[in-house]
Amino acid sequence: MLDTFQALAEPNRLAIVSLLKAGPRSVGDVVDALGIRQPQVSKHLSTLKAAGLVEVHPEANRRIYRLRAQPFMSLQAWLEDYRALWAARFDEMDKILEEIQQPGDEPEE
Amino acid sequence: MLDTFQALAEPNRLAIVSLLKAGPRSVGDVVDALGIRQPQVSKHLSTLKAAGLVEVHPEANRRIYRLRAQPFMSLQAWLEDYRALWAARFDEMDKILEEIQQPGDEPEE
DNA sequence: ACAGAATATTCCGGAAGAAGAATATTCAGG
DNA sequence: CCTGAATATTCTTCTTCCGGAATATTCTGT
Repeated sequence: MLDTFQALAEPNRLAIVSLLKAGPRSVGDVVDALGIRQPQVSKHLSTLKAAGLVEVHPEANRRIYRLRAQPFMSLQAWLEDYRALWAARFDEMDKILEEIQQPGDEPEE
Repeated sequence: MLDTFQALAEPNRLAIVSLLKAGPRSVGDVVDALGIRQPQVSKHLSTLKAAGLVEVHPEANRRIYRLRAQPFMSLQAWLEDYRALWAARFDEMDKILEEIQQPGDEPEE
Protein backbone atom coordinates (compact mmCIF):
# COMPACT_ATOMS: atom_id res chain seq x y z
CA MET A 1 0.00 0.00 0.00
CA LEU A 2 2.82 2.34 0.88
CA ASP A 3 4.48 1.45 -2.41
CA THR A 4 1.30 2.37 -4.24
CA PHE A 5 1.05 5.73 -2.54
CA GLN A 6 4.68 6.48 -3.16
CA ALA A 7 4.31 5.61 -6.81
CA LEU A 8 1.31 7.90 -7.18
CA ALA A 9 2.83 10.73 -5.17
CA GLU A 10 4.58 12.26 -8.13
CA PRO A 11 2.81 14.51 -10.63
CA ASN A 12 4.16 12.97 -13.80
CA ARG A 13 3.54 9.45 -12.63
CA LEU A 14 0.01 10.30 -11.63
CA ALA A 15 -0.48 11.82 -15.06
CA ILE A 16 0.86 8.68 -16.69
CA VAL A 17 -1.47 6.51 -14.67
CA SER A 18 -4.33 8.77 -15.58
CA LEU A 19 -3.42 8.47 -19.23
CA LEU A 20 -3.12 4.71 -19.08
CA LYS A 21 -6.58 4.58 -17.59
CA ALA A 22 -7.87 5.20 -21.11
CA GLY A 23 -5.98 2.19 -22.37
CA PRO A 24 -2.52 0.71 -22.92
CA ARG A 25 0.10 2.98 -24.44
CA SER A 26 3.62 2.69 -25.75
CA VAL A 27 6.40 4.78 -24.26
CA GLY A 28 6.34 7.03 -27.27
CA ASP A 29 2.60 7.53 -26.93
CA VAL A 30 3.09 8.71 -23.37
CA VAL A 31 5.88 11.02 -24.43
CA ASP A 32 3.69 12.58 -27.10
CA ALA A 33 0.60 12.78 -24.94
CA LEU A 34 2.19 14.31 -21.87
CA GLY A 35 5.14 16.21 -23.23
CA ILE A 36 7.60 14.59 -20.86
CA ARG A 37 10.99 13.64 -22.24
CA GLN A 38 11.47 10.05 -23.19
CA PRO A 39 14.08 9.09 -20.59
CA GLN A 40 11.94 10.42 -17.75
CA VAL A 41 8.94 8.57 -19.09
CA SER A 42 10.94 5.36 -19.17
CA LYS A 43 12.13 5.97 -15.64
CA HIS A 44 8.70 6.75 -14.31
CA LEU A 45 7.24 3.73 -16.04
CA SER A 46 9.99 1.68 -14.50
CA THR A 47 9.07 3.01 -11.08
CA LEU A 48 5.41 2.28 -11.70
CA LYS A 49 6.29 -1.20 -12.80
CA ALA A 50 8.39 -1.79 -9.69
CA ALA A 51 5.39 -0.74 -7.64
CA GLY A 52 3.21 -3.18 -9.53
CA LEU A 53 0.99 -0.51 -10.98
CA VAL A 54 1.71 -1.29 -14.60
CA GLU A 55 2.82 -4.23 -16.65
CA VAL A 56 4.73 -4.36 -19.91
CA HIS A 57 4.44 -6.51 -22.91
CA PRO A 58 6.60 -5.97 -25.95
CA GLU A 59 4.85 -5.64 -29.24
CA ALA A 60 6.93 -5.34 -32.39
CA ASN A 61 9.26 -2.44 -31.90
CA ARG A 62 7.39 -0.97 -28.95
CA ARG A 63 6.81 -1.74 -25.36
CA ILE A 64 3.21 -1.44 -24.38
CA TYR A 65 2.43 -0.46 -20.80
CA ARG A 66 -0.91 -1.07 -19.23
CA LEU A 67 -2.40 -0.60 -15.79
CA ARG A 68 -2.66 -3.60 -13.53
CA ALA A 69 -5.91 -4.04 -11.68
CA GLN A 70 -4.49 -5.49 -8.52
CA PRO A 71 -3.16 -2.36 -6.77
CA PHE A 72 -6.41 -0.57 -7.45
CA MET A 73 -8.33 -3.39 -5.92
CA SER A 74 -6.01 -3.29 -2.93
CA LEU A 75 -6.57 0.41 -2.64
CA GLN A 76 -10.27 -0.18 -2.71
CA ALA A 77 -9.93 -2.73 0.06
CA TRP A 78 -7.76 -0.36 2.05
CA LEU A 79 -10.40 2.33 1.72
CA GLU A 80 -13.05 0.01 3.04
CA ASP A 81 -11.37 0.15 6.41
CA TYR A 82 -12.05 3.87 6.50
CA ARG A 83 -15.62 3.69 5.38
CA ALA A 84 -16.86 4.14 8.92
CA LEU A 85 -15.42 7.62 8.67
CA TRP A 86 -17.84 8.97 6.16
CA ALA A 87 -20.61 6.44 6.35
CA ALA A 88 -22.58 8.77 8.58
CA ARG A 89 -21.73 11.97 6.73
CA PHE A 90 -23.78 11.98 3.59
CA ASP A 91 -24.00 15.75 3.65
CA GLU A 92 -20.30 16.08 3.00
CA MET A 93 -20.42 13.31 0.46
CA ASP A 94 -22.88 15.29 -1.61
CA LYS A 95 -20.55 18.25 -1.60
CA ILE A 96 -17.68 16.10 -2.76
CA LEU A 97 -19.65 14.52 -5.52
CA GLU A 98 -20.72 17.93 -6.76
CA GLU A 99 -17.15 19.11 -6.68
CA ILE A 100 -16.01 16.18 -8.72
CA GLN A 101 -18.77 16.53 -11.26
CA GLN A 102 -17.97 20.19 -11.89
CA PRO A 103 -16.98 20.59 -15.55
CA GLY A 104 -13.49 21.91 -15.95
CA ASP A 105 -12.57 20.70 -12.51
CA GLU A 106 -9.91 18.04 -12.55
CA PRO A 107 -10.25 15.59 -9.71
CA GLU A 108 -6.66 14.64 -10.18
CA GLU A 109 -3.40 16.34 -10.94
CA MET B 1 -5.55 14.05 -5.08
CA LEU B 2 -1.83 14.43 -5.57
CA ASP B 3 -1.64 16.08 -2.17
CA THR B 4 -3.40 13.12 -0.63
CA PHE B 5 -1.03 10.63 -2.21
CA GLN B 6 1.98 12.66 -1.18
CA ALA B 7 0.73 12.86 2.37
CA LEU B 8 0.23 9.11 2.53
CA ALA B 9 3.51 8.29 0.81
CA GLU B 10 5.51 8.32 4.00
CA PRO B 11 5.62 5.36 6.39
CA ASN B 12 5.15 7.27 9.61
CA ARG B 13 2.35 9.36 8.25
CA LEU B 14 0.60 6.31 6.92
CA ALA B 15 0.96 4.75 10.36
CA ILE B 16 -0.48 7.85 11.98
CA VAL B 17 -3.45 7.81 9.64
CA SER B 18 -3.95 4.16 10.36
CA LEU B 19 -3.88 4.87 14.07
CA LEU B 20 -6.31 7.74 13.79
CA LYS B 21 -8.68 5.44 11.96
CA ALA B 22 -9.50 3.97 15.36
CA GLY B 23 -10.42 7.38 16.66
CA PRO B 24 -9.08 10.85 17.52
CA ARG B 25 -5.78 11.04 19.36
CA SER B 26 -3.66 13.68 21.00
CA VAL B 27 -0.10 14.23 19.86
CA GLY B 28 1.16 12.48 22.96
CA ASP B 29 -1.07 9.52 22.26
CA VAL B 30 0.46 9.17 18.84
CA VAL B 31 3.95 9.49 20.25
CA ASP B 32 3.27 6.73 22.77
CA ALA B 33 1.46 4.48 20.32
CA LEU B 34 3.98 4.66 17.48
CA GLY B 35 7.24 5.34 19.23
CA ILE B 36 8.06 8.33 17.04
CA ARG B 37 9.63 11.35 18.67
CA GLN B 38 7.32 14.18 19.52
CA PRO B 39 8.69 16.82 17.14
CA GLN B 40 8.42 14.47 14.17
CA VAL B 41 4.89 13.58 15.14
CA SER B 42 3.99 17.24 15.27
CA LYS B 43 5.61 17.80 11.91
CA HIS B 44 3.89 14.87 10.30
CA LEU B 45 0.56 15.89 11.73
CA SER B 46 1.18 19.35 10.39
CA THR B 47 1.80 17.87 6.96
CA LEU B 48 -1.33 15.78 7.18
CA LYS B 49 -3.29 18.83 8.21
CA ALA B 50 -1.94 20.85 5.32
CA ALA B 51 -3.08 18.05 3.02
CA GLY B 52 -6.52 18.16 4.58
CA LEU B 53 -6.33 14.64 5.93
CA VAL B 54 -6.73 15.57 9.55
CA GLU B 55 -8.25 18.34 11.58
CA VAL B 56 -7.32 19.65 15.00
CA HIS B 57 -9.33 20.87 17.86
CA PRO B 58 -7.73 21.88 21.11
CA GLU B 59 -9.00 20.29 24.23
CA ALA B 60 -7.65 21.45 27.55
CA ASN B 61 -3.92 21.10 27.42
CA ARG B 62 -3.90 18.84 24.39
CA ARG B 63 -4.52 19.09 20.72
CA ILE B 64 -6.73 16.37 19.41
CA TYR B 65 -6.25 15.25 15.83
CA ARG B 66 -8.87 13.37 13.92
CA LEU B 67 -9.25 12.13 10.39
CA ARG B 68 -11.32 14.16 7.96
CA ALA B 69 -13.71 12.28 5.75
CA GLN B 70 -13.36 14.43 2.66
CA PRO B 71 -10.07 13.17 1.23
CA PHE B 72 -11.18 9.59 1.69
CA MET B 73 -14.36 10.29 -0.19
CA SER B 74 -12.37 11.96 -2.93
CA LEU B 75 -10.11 8.98 -3.08
CA GLN B 76 -13.13 6.77 -3.41
CA ALA B 77 -14.44 8.91 -6.24
CA TRP B 78 -11.04 8.86 -7.90
CA LEU B 79 -10.99 5.11 -7.70
CA GLU B 80 -14.37 4.90 -9.37
CA ASP B 81 -12.76 6.16 -12.55
CA TYR B 82 -10.56 3.09 -12.55
CA ARG B 83 -13.27 0.61 -11.87
CA ALA B 84 -13.47 -0.12 -15.58
CA LEU B 85 -10.01 -1.59 -15.14
CA TRP B 86 -11.06 -4.69 -13.40
CA ALA B 87 -14.33 -4.82 -15.16
CA ALA B 88 -12.45 -4.61 -18.45
CA ARG B 89 -10.29 -7.46 -17.32
CA PHE B 90 -13.29 -9.70 -17.38
CA ASP B 91 -14.13 -8.31 -20.79
CA GLU B 92 -10.73 -9.25 -22.04
CA MET B 93 -11.05 -12.65 -20.56
CA ASP B 94 -14.33 -13.05 -22.38
CA LYS B 95 -12.73 -11.83 -25.56
CA ILE B 96 -9.93 -14.30 -25.21
CA LEU B 97 -12.37 -17.11 -24.66
CA GLU B 98 -14.27 -16.04 -27.75
CA GLU B 99 -11.11 -15.93 -29.83
CA ILE B 100 -10.23 -19.41 -28.79
CA GLN B 101 -13.58 -20.64 -30.00
CA GLN B 102 -13.72 -18.65 -33.23
CA PRO B 103 -10.42 -17.06 -34.34
CA GLY B 104 -11.11 -13.82 -36.20
CA ASP B 105 -10.30 -10.11 -36.36
CA GLU B 106 -7.65 -7.85 -34.92
CA PRO B 107 -8.36 -6.28 -31.57
CA GLU B 108 -8.40 -2.49 -31.75
CA GLU B 109 -6.52 -0.24 -29.35
C1' DA C 1 24.64 -8.03 -40.76
C1' DC C 2 23.32 -3.06 -40.89
C1' DA C 3 20.69 1.19 -40.17
C1' DG C 4 17.47 3.44 -37.80
C1' DA C 5 13.75 3.75 -34.58
C1' DA C 6 12.17 2.88 -29.91
C1' DT C 7 13.35 2.34 -25.36
C1' DA C 8 16.45 1.79 -21.36
C1' DT C 9 20.40 3.16 -18.52
C1' DT C 10 23.98 5.91 -16.45
C1' DC C 11 25.99 9.96 -14.48
C1' DC C 12 25.52 14.23 -12.49
C1' DG C 13 23.75 18.47 -10.14
C1' DG C 14 20.17 20.22 -7.56
C1' DA C 15 15.93 20.31 -4.96
C1' DA C 16 12.66 18.22 -1.75
C1' DG C 17 11.99 16.23 2.46
C1' DA C 18 12.85 13.48 6.76
C1' DA C 19 15.22 12.95 11.27
C1' DG C 20 17.80 14.86 15.26
C1' DA C 21 18.67 18.31 18.64
C1' DA C 22 17.63 22.37 20.68
C1' DT C 23 14.44 25.91 21.60
C1' DA C 24 10.10 28.39 21.54
C1' DT C 25 5.21 28.62 22.41
C1' DT C 26 0.84 27.69 24.54
C1' DC C 27 -2.04 26.66 28.18
C1' DA C 28 -4.19 24.89 32.66
C1' DG C 29 -3.71 24.90 37.46
C1' DG C 30 -1.94 26.52 41.79
C1' DC D 1 1.86 35.58 37.62
C1' DC D 2 4.61 31.12 37.65
C1' DT D 3 5.38 26.57 36.62
C1' DG D 4 5.34 22.52 34.27
C1' DA D 5 3.30 19.72 30.77
C1' DA D 6 2.04 19.43 25.99
C1' DT D 7 2.92 20.81 21.55
C1' DA D 8 5.06 23.61 17.81
C1' DT D 9 9.02 25.59 15.38
C1' DT D 10 13.90 26.30 13.83
C1' DC D 11 18.10 24.89 12.12
C1' DT D 12 21.15 21.66 10.48
C1' DT D 13 22.59 17.70 8.20
C1' DC D 14 21.66 13.63 5.35
C1' DT D 15 19.36 10.94 2.27
C1' DT D 16 16.27 10.33 -1.48
C1' DC D 17 14.65 11.47 -5.74
C1' DC D 18 13.75 14.13 -9.98
C1' DG D 19 15.31 16.19 -14.34
C1' DG D 20 18.78 16.93 -18.06
C1' DA D 21 22.13 15.20 -21.14
C1' DA D 22 24.53 11.72 -23.12
C1' DT D 23 24.93 7.05 -24.18
C1' DA D 24 23.75 2.21 -24.39
C1' DT D 25 20.63 -1.40 -25.66
C1' DT D 26 17.13 -3.77 -28.16
C1' DC D 27 14.45 -4.67 -31.88
C1' DT D 28 12.61 -4.46 -36.97
C1' DG D 29 12.96 -4.34 -41.57
C1' DT D 30 15.86 -4.75 -45.40
